[in-house]
Parts: sequence; C-alpha cells; structure tokens
Amino acid sequence: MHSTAEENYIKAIYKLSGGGTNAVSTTGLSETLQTKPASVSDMLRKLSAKDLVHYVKYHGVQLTAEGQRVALKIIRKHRLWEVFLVQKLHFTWDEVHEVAEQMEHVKSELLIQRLDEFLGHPRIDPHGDPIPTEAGELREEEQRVLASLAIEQKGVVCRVKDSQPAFLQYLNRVGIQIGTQLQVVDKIPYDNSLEISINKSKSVILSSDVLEKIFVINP
Amino acid sequence: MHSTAEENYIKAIYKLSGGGTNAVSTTGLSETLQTKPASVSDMLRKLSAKDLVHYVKYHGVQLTAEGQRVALKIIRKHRLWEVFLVQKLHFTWDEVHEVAEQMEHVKSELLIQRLDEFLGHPRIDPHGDPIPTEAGELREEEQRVLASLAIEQKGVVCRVKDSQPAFLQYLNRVGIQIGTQLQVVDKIPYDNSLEISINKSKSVILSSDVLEKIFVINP
DNA sequence: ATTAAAGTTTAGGTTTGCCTAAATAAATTT
DNA sequence: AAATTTATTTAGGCAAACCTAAACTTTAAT
Ligand SMILES: [Mn+2]
Ligand SMILES: [Mn+2]
Ligand SMILES: [Mn+2]
Ligand SMILES: [Mn+2]
Repeated sequence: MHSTAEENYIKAIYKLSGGGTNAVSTTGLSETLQTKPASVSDMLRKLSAKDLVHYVKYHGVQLTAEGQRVALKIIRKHRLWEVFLVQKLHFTWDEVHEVAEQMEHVKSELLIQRLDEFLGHPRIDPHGDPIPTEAGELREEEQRVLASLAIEQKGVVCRVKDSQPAFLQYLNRVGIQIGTQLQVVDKIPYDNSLEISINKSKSVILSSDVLEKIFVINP
Repeated sequence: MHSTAEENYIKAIYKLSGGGTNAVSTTGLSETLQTKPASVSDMLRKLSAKDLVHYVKYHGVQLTAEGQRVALKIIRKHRLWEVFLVQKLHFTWDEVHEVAEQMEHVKSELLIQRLDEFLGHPRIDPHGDPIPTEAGELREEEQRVLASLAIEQKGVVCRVKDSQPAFLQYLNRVGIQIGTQLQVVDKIPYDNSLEISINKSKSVILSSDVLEKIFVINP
C-alpha cells in the first residue's frame, strides 16, 4: 500500500490544511516533517502521481478525496493507539505521541477493528481530539463546559482548559482525566459549585472555578 | 538503533542457527527472508561491520553475543504482541504472525515493559514458544503431558499435539487454548480420564486420548 | 516597474536495501 | 586429480527518501 513516509506526509498535509480545505505550502510541510523543502517537492510529485494530492507547482498542495480518506484512516489508528497506551498501559498523555507515531503505520484492517472494539469504541483520544469512525467520518462532538450541565445530566471529559501542573495534579487526585464519565448529582446555588459523580461511583464537589475549565461531550 | 531489515535478518539468523550455536548459510537466509542470496551477502557484510555477527566469507554466519541479545529482544517483543493479539483482541493463533511481524519493530522500552505487565508476564506465546525475559534469558520450561498430572496439580497449557480442525474445535468448545490454567480435580480410574477445572472455574472430564495430546508447564 | 527577498523546484549526490548477471570458491562427481 | 555442479560473492544498477547547491518563480519593497 503506502509507505510510512507517504503516510506521514499525508497526515501532515491533512493537519496543516485544517481538515483538507486550505492549500499547504512546501516550507510548512518541511517544518512539521523536519525535512528540507527540496525533499518535500520530491514527495509531492510522487503523491500527485498517485492521485493522493492536487499539486500545482509553486502554489501549494491539497489532499484529493482519496488522500483525505487515507489521512483519516491513519489519524484513526494513531488516536486509537493513544487511547490504548493511556487506558490500558497507563502511559501519560505526554508520553504517547512518539509510540503512536510508529504504531499508526502497522497494516491490518482486522487489528484496528479489534482494537476499537477492545477499547469500547472511544470517540476521543487522550488529548481530547475526536477519533474518525471506521467509515472515515470525523464528527466534531458538541463540547459543553461542565458548569453548564443540569442536574442528572451526564458527560464525558474531552478537554481541560488549564495545563498547569497543580491543576492537572488536582484532577488526577479526584480521578478525572480525558475520557472519564461524569454526572451532575446536585447543584449548590450558594457558590455555584456542583456535586459530580465520577465514573458512576464516588462523587465530589467541584468549585465553579474548576467547572469552568472542564469540557464534556455527550456520553 | 537498528533498521527493520537488520532486525529481520538477526532474528532469521537466530532461528536458523537453533539459538545462536550453529553457523547459518547464505541460501538458508535468502529462503527464509524471501530475498536473493546476493542481497544476503550485502547485509551480512553490514551486520559484520556493526559487530552483530561473525561472518566468514563462504563459510556462513553466526550471531555475536550482542547479536544474540538483540535477537532475543525482538523475539520477546514478537511473542508478547502475539499474546496480546490472541488474549486481548481475540485473534486466532494462525492470524497473529503477520501483524506481530510488524509490531515487533516498534521502538520503545517503556511500551514493552508495560505490555508485559498488562499481559501478566506471560511465559509462553500462543504457539507455545517461550518468551525471553526482560533480562534476555530464554528458559525452556519443563513440559509434562496432561495425563501425567496428579490430583490437585496445576498447569498452564503450552502445546497441543494434534492440529486437526476437529480437535482444535473441541478444545475451543471446552475453553482450552495455549495459556489456559488447568487443575486436576479428580481421577477416574475406570478409563483413565480426568476431571479438569479450566481457568479456576467450570470443570470438564477429558478422555485419556485427549489428555495425551495436551502439554502443560508449571503455573 | 524594477529590484530585492523569500519560497520553491531542479540537478546532482548519498545511503539503504534490494535486484540480475558475471566471477569466484567450495563441494561433488567422475 | 580433474571436471562439473552448487554455493557464494562481487560488480553494476535501481527505487525510495533524504541531502546541498544552483536555478527559477512569486511576492514584497523600493
Ligand atoms: Mn507516523
Ligand atoms: Mn492525540
Ligand atoms: Mn519483522
Ligand atoms: Mn509465536
């Protein structure tokens, strides 16, 4: 099929173009891929011959429909492996990238199907990024701030808007990470804090400050 | 470190030499690696320069101590991934090879440590082959035929001596596969059959015929 | 509108890992 | 022991993916 190098180029084009829409520059690619612009030109000629990109010399490159399909497949694999590394092998979210970067190139349809099943069909990766479906669709989930949930409502943590170690340690202590299931148990009107149950079990009271920094998607 | 091609050569030399002892021929390698003898000669010169093999032109090749260390590391990775694929992703033992052949080349010490932990430090792979330890030791476990176990004794299935579909389907039905924990519950002297508990739960009665075809190692 | 600067491509080279064909060494026959 | 067959290596090439240096386009500045 496609080589590891080709796959990395396709993924980089996808990311730089913001989902395949805008045209991407040679230097842009050379920077994200840590290669020289001359090498990028070489590869673009090759990807163009394979009809994976629309390439107009001196005027940038864009993925074809087929190119986008391939890109989403690689991203799906990358993010599923990231979930595996964090949830099953207890990697931290900042340790997963290098390894997922390698695993995303393993070729086997069955493998990725079974991995997805094993992980319970996750919809977001440990960085809160959405995982493309098997059909190659990337649906951006509607994200709501935790503070906005009503009593009884559930959500899955998809993003935290503060990366200071103190805050991340706090989240760690109460057992909240990306992918955690939350449910609002009660509202405390006095200071707008909420009682939240974590992963269907123990509940904690979170201050309005904290509630504003956590985002969830529908479960 | 080492390229995928180099790693595949090292592993092939290890296997053909029967654990690193005998010298291996160029044509032997070319057959197992599906390349031409001329390509093998090329690579042997390279591996020799890297001190991974002792290579005497026209007289075969052997792994150095360092080469053996590398070989055992790759084999460890290969077999751990095979266990993962079978036990966690429900691959069958004949579906795992191609995928493990790719995964064995992923570079990350942490990954393989955590994988080993996640799998519960397995000692044999789904084909019954021993998994080298982290220290690079390959201890052949003592194998006993299931028929020879006394009451109360436990064992882990490591090999079955009949690969006819009917027999494998039978094992599948009663829940026995490589890696399954067994314990003798009772002996039935009348026909030398045994009552065996499978994975610490339900027990079945196995005929002496079947008992002679299953081999176990100490748990 | 020129000119200068920045971005991009082409030309020519390198390394890795493979190939075929030819040369050479080792093992077998006669 | 010489001749033949088989095994292996060397020579010369090719494709992939990178590189540097030089040439060429586009864009920005004068
Ligand atoms: Mn990658
Ligand atoms: Mn990610
Ligand atoms: Mn391999
Ligand atoms: Mn195996």
